[in-house]
Amino acid sequence: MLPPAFYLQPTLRVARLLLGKILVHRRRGAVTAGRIVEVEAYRGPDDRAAHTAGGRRTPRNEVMWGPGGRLYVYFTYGMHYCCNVVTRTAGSPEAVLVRALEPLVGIPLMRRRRAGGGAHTTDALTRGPGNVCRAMGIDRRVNGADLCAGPIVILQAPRVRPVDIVASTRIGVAYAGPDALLPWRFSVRGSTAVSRPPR
DNA sequence: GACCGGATTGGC
DNA sequence: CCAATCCGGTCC
Repeated sequence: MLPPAFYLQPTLRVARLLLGKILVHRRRGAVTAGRIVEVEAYRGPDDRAAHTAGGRRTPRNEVMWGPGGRLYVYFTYGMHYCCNVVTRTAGSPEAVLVRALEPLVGIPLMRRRRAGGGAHTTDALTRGPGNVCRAMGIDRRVNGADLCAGPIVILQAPRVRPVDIVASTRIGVAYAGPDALLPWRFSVRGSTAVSRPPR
């Protein structure tokens, strides 16, 4: 399991290091897990794309203001959850959005949780941030959960070599003006689970 | 209390 | 391209 200090590092560094790591959710014996292959960094008050842009502090983003190592889950578009790994120390409201996994454990359970939207390939089960949360059973109940305690943890795994990390612009943040151009989306080169081809 | 729009998804 | 579908954030 990744140690608490891991999450206190600079957010862009944590984002890159999270690639290849294993996100695990254990709930009442039901285990799902996947290899992280796509993330985005959201870096505090100066990042106009972040929920904490301009120093905004609200009930929704309160977890981002706390210490690194917790899960920030929010509900959006009236139907989807997105999950983030909070980084840095309390008072620095930064986080890394998990956008895609390669399913590893509990694939039949993921498929059941995703049922209703037709058939999916294994990779498609956890492709895109809303789908990651759906397949992994992540919702508002685990907002603020300590990633060093469970029910959701992140396991150490061989790092992805820098040459195999692709940086590109973040998805769906056109409202952020110039900050929409920052290359703060990171994905594993060649992974077929990545949500959209890097630009 | 109103109004606007979203760190998305899937279907046409 | 666009509808789905609720909440959060903001301002009155």
